[in-house]
Amino acid sequence: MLKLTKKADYGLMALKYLAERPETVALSAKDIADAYGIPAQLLAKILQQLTRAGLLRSHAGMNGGYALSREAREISAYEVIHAIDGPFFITSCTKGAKGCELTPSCTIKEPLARVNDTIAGVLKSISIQDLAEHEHPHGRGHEVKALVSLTL
Amino acid sequence: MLKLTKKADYGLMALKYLAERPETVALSAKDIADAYGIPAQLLAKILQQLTRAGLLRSHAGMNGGYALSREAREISAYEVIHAIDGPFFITSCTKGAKGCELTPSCTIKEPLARVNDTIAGVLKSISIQDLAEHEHPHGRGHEVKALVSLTL
DNA sequence: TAGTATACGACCAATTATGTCGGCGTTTCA
DNA sequence: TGAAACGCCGACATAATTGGTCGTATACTA
Ligand code: FES
Ligand code: FES
Repeated sequence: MLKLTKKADYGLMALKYLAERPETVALSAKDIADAYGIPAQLLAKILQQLTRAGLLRSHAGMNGGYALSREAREISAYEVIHAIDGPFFITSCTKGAKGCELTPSCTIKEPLARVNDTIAGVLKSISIQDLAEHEHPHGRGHEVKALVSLTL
Repeated sequence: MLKLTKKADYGLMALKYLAERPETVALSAKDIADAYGIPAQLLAKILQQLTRAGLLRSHAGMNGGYALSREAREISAYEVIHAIDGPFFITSCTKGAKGCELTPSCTIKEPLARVNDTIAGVLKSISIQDLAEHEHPHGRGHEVKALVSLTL
């Protein structure tokens, strides 16, 4: 519940890995998978999704692989999660399109939609760069602040 | 992903329903389930969990049922979700206790733990009362503001 | 003591998440 | 020019989680 899927986790890990190595031209799915000990084929599929979403650039052939398509600073955690797991709604019903069967009775989704937006906002304010930077063990380095206001 | 379970949803709906009827002494699981068209037995189990967690008071026998054990204002959405789905961690690994197998390789969970706390904070700042109040269709009524700061 | 309710655990069913396989297209380089 | 290293894609198979049901025991009321 309210938990990132492993896929999203893997995706974030991979992007972070790439962000930490800006000098390299490209890294293969296998390289990254090995670095973290996660299933290579699964990661490959995830990276493909991220490529389709435009977050990565891919290159086939020998010495091919994946590279960030933009600055790490310009890629938000939200985009990654969205690309992998699709749009997320904290409520069970999507509320979009046709809504769920309970729509008339369930009066709770409206306020929760605000919560949903708030969380999305938090995720949007975090970039891959933020994740990568946090490497320096005792650094007080860039202290990124995200301020979110929730108005019910 | 990143979605409330139906159980949590049902739980919130039920508490909201109770909060909207402060005058009633108690409502049975069936009453509430019927009001929303959700499985009565399932809701019963949920209400039992909430009772164990101390959010509700229960009373068996005729005219028995459940009632809020505190002011709606004093019950947060976080407590409800926590009582039903257990502690939540946005990261796949719990990080507590023994952590997951990936611990040494996965360097992403630490920053995400902050995000986790932020979201928990948002949820904690929302009370059942807030959900119930939001009923008045065009009211600009109580505008509850929750300010959350995220520092990576 | 009949009737209405909660309490709780075992169990099954549905859904979703995770991971695998096989075949195909591309690029590099010897 | 062809083998190796790679990405691309869809169809599985499996595992884990959720959602929901049943049966029975217990508690309270009238
Ligand atoms: S869960 Fe669909 S309307 Fe509330
Ligand atoms: S998922 Fe467990 S350490 Fe990252």
